[in-house]
Amino acid sequence: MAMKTIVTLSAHNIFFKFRGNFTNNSFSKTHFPNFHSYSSSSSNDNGHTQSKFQKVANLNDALNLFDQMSQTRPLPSIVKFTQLLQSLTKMKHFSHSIDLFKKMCALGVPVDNYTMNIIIKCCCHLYRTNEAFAALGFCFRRCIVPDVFIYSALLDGLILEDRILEAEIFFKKLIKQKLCEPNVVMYSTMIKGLCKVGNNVIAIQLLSLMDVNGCKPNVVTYSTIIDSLCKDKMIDDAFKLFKEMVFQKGISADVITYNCLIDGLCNLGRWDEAPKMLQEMLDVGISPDVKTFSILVDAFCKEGMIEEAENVIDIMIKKGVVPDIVTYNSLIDGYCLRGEMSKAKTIFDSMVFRGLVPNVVSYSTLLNGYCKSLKIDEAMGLFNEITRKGLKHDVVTYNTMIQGLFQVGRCGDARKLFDEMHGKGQIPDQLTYGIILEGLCNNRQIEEALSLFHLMDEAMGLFNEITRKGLKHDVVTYNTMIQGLFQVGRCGDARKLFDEMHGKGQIPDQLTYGIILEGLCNNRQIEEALSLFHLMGDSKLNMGIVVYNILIDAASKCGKFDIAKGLFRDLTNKGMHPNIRTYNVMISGLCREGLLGDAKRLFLKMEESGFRPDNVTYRVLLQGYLKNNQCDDVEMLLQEMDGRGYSLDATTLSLLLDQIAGGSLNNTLLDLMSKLVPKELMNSPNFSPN
DNA sequence: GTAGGGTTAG
Repeated sequence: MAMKTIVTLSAHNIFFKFRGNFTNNSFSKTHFPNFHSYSSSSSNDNGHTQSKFQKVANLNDALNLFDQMSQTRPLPSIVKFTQLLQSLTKMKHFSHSIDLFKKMCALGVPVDNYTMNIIIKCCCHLYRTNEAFAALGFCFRRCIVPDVFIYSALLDGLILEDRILEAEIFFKKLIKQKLCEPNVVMYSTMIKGLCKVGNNVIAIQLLSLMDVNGCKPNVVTYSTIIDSLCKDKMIDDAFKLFKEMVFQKGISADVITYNCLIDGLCNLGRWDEAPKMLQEMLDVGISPDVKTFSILVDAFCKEGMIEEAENVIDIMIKKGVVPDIVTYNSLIDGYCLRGEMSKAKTIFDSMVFRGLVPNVVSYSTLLNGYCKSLKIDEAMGLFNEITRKGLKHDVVTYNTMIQGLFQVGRCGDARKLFDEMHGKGQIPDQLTYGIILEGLCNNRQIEEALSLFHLMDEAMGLFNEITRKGLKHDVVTYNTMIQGLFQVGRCGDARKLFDEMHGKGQIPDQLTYGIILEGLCNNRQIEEALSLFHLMGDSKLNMGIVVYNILIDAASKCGKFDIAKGLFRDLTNKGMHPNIRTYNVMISGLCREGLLGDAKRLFLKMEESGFRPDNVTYRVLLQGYLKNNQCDDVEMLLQEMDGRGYSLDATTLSLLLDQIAGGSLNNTLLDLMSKLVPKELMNSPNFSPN
């Protein structure tokens, strides 16, 4: 029933064109005129075809070969044609593959299961799964009995289009009607689909069902679920399954399994365990690949631990694994995150010497770095370089550049780029609108922002009609707009929009709640924020550490440090754990109150609790000491910062210079300080230490 | 001559 529905859904598709007589259509007519020019050498051509086939390396070769083959008589075998389609498909020229298939049909080449499997795969990868199902009809009409390869490809197509429910129905139908015996690949594909929608429980149930049905799962089946569990931060369950696979089922893990687990550990910040897994791999004789190392490099970079990342790169090179673009892109991003733009640029430039050509991702990463550190001229230069290098701007590079322009107040230029996007065929996405709204709001162009916000409704209405995939206001755009209104002090309007969300079916999330609390706090309505907080009681919304961080910060900033302290105690009582931000906010509060001893104790305690103080922690504590004219620990803190590869910001640096000028600090510290100041800061026009 | 699992940018 379900399959029938799917097949009949696709009334307009390529396969209906082939009903009836295949040789008597326009394709064959356009092809045969060339026939005579080749026919005299057809016996040579066969040999030539054979040898040339090995060398099909690009689209043109393949198309030329097809022309030759189709003009050879007798026609080469279906195997030769299918191999050609296969090589095109491997090069991801899916639509060309389909084109050639049509021509083959027109020529009367007797296609078989192998051919159909490839064509179905092509349709699916073009997100045209309905046409793939039409191809199934084509099989039936031509008496090609679909096999487990074909059915698996179709199942994969549905999953690729996120049509998981249909995939499940299709899968069950295949079994119930005994249309084919599912094998380990088909089960694994179905499991992948279930995992894709976060249905790990059912995926695991299907895994045990396989055994019952006499189909042994393999490393792919297990790794699919292990990866999904890792992505859902259920790493302990992932390890449980991993152990079941290795020790109970005797299935060896491979490099992909380990990569999934290492990635999972990194995403949970369990740094100490990730390298242990790397060691374990080596111990059991599995060679880590570029991806293994890239995962580690990326994870370290995201945490600002560049030294560790560089270390990993050294190790991988020693092991004979060559870092690729992905590896270096992560490293570039790492330096960008630390604001060390000259280092980021050096890495970017060095890629060429390593035989790697920066791709659009490399550019957008560096571009983002320049934008975030407000070096807009460098950013603009890089943005223009992208097209000069023959690369194409995508939504990401536009979004990044637009955001950068807004950040330095160049709203007109941002707007111009936004208009340019359309002309260049880059359709703005949800994020583009978010960036523009935020940009307008931050630049106090609130009327513009509001009118754009309402305009989006119309624009998106149209968009929806055309694509059915379109845009609509989601929690993100609401959140952005609410935040914007708060930023210009329009708390009432923010509130109104918040109420409107519910009516439009957009459920406020923890972020919305955080924005509202923060908005109220910033607008000196901390009492309101606290009463909203108390009103929520033990609601899930109050169970986020972010909420506490906002309130603690706000309370201490407006002199209600006792409330801040109370909240800090309260969160542990509720079974929540402070994060690094909580510690930073508390330390900052203690310093503000002049309680430097307590600040220092908390600073030491956080490290004991497993929280490595970050750049912010050091800067906050230093500022506390300096503002209170207590300089005893300053040198030690600076030494530690140096050891950890941290850097000073403009505010802290000028406080330090003030103390040196006033004689409270020795000017021998200048050496150490200069090591801690990013070059960018030294050259920055915004920084003028008086 | 056919199919399945993992990494990267806003």
